[in-house]
Amino acid sequence: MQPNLAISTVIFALRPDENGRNTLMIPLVKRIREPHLGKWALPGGPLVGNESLDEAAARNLRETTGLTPRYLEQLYSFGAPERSAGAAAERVVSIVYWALVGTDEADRAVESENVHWLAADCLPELAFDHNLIVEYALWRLRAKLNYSRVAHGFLGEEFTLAQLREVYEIVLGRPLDKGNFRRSVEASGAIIPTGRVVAGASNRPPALYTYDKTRSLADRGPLNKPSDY
Amino acid sequence: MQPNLAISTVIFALRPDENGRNTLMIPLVKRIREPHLGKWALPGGPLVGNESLDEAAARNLRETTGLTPRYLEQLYSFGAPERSAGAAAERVVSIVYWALVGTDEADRAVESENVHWLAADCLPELAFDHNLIVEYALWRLRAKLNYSRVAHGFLGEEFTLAQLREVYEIVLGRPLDKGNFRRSVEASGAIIPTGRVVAGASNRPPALYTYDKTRSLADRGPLNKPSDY
DNA sequence: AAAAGTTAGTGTCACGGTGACACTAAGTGC
DNA sequence: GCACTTAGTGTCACCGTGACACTAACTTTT
Repeated sequence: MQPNLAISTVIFALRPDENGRNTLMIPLVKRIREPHLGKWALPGGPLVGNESLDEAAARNLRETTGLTPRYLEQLYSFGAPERSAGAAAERVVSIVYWALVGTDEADRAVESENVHWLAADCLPELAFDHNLIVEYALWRLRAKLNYSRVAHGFLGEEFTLAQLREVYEIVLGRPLDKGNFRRSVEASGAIIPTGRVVAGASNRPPALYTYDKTRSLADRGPLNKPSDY
Repeated sequence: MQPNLAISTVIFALRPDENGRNTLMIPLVKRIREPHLGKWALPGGPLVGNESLDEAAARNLRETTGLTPRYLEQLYSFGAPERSAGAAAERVVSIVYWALVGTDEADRAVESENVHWLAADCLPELAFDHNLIVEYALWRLRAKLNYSRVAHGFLGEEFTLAQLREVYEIVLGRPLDKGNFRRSVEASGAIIPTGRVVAGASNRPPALYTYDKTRSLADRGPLNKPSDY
């Protein structure tokens, strides 16, 4: 008997928490049936139709949360038979993706009784093995932040270096030196000054940058596709 | 309609080629049915039963090639609908693993008309999208060599630094400085001198080492398991 | 209008990892 | 004892990076 195939996605965005501080958050859906009824779970659904895994993940993400990701990458496939934790339960293999959405986009997400953003670093007990999955996605995100440009997935078209640095500080959970951060980002060639500045604040106006769209957000070797920008 | 689920594995080993030079090789099986009849393909099979994905990969590897891997890790899941390249063909989603086996173990592998070792860097056209899969596995292997200890998966219990360096040189495809290699490997603490040496050659006898078995071959974050040693 | 405050952006120094390369050590074979 | 071969050590220059002090530009306050 073949196991069932599902696709789920760990979606990250930076959003203000109840104190107004930007926090790394994940949208979760409340389970409305057994098993694990009432617990929070990753958005997902069965794999059907004739689309690629990437397309299926993007579609499912749109349908369950209304979001369009700025970055989307396959994370891992989970298939331990005890996942469903019911003796008679049928086995499910989940192909899990992870995604980044900008703060602006995250605000457009459907939020209801059954869809809610929760802080990534203090989640309750989730359904199935979804705590482990989120932990792994977090690990991967933090690792990738250091050797790729995925941080831009959190930001809009134009951003200041302070905003980019804030992304790194929140995700990594530690402060970064202003000067050193600027140096390394500029050296990597990941950003392009737009020539414009943010005026109005009571300090020197910061310059605005864009990321280089001709380069992929992450080097995935042979799996790199033009859609990965 | 749910797609079919299969597990395949890219298996790497260092083996002497026709000229006696150690080469990075992959065991492939010849397809005995359509589609892609007659082409070489990665060893694999359907996912059945009640085992975890890791267990299924290990079992399948054993059944198709007779090999027991020293390292085994999930690579990626492939599910493009055009993979099977037949209009009426049913869709297959493959969860692909990659594995390392020692040269000694590789010699014990079943080799027949339909199972053959081929050099990883000059493969013919394989079945399905297996060329892409092998390319990606190679990319991952090379990347992991630089920030983990997976190289030990190619070697036996005891090895000299020259043997370890040879693994790196063959996989990366470029010569490495003897002294610098020793320095970095020793600094990483990955190896432990056994106190023994290889005598008999007409030169200074090289010291033998083992790798530290208390540490995992690769840091996989939350996915690290005791079985990863 | 000058001073204070705030954040943007620059400059400098020390240290650790690494590539290049020359050297010494310890065996065998002639 | 000398040549040869591979093992293993030592040294130097360079570069990326953390720590930290500085200057720049703007608003607000006095």
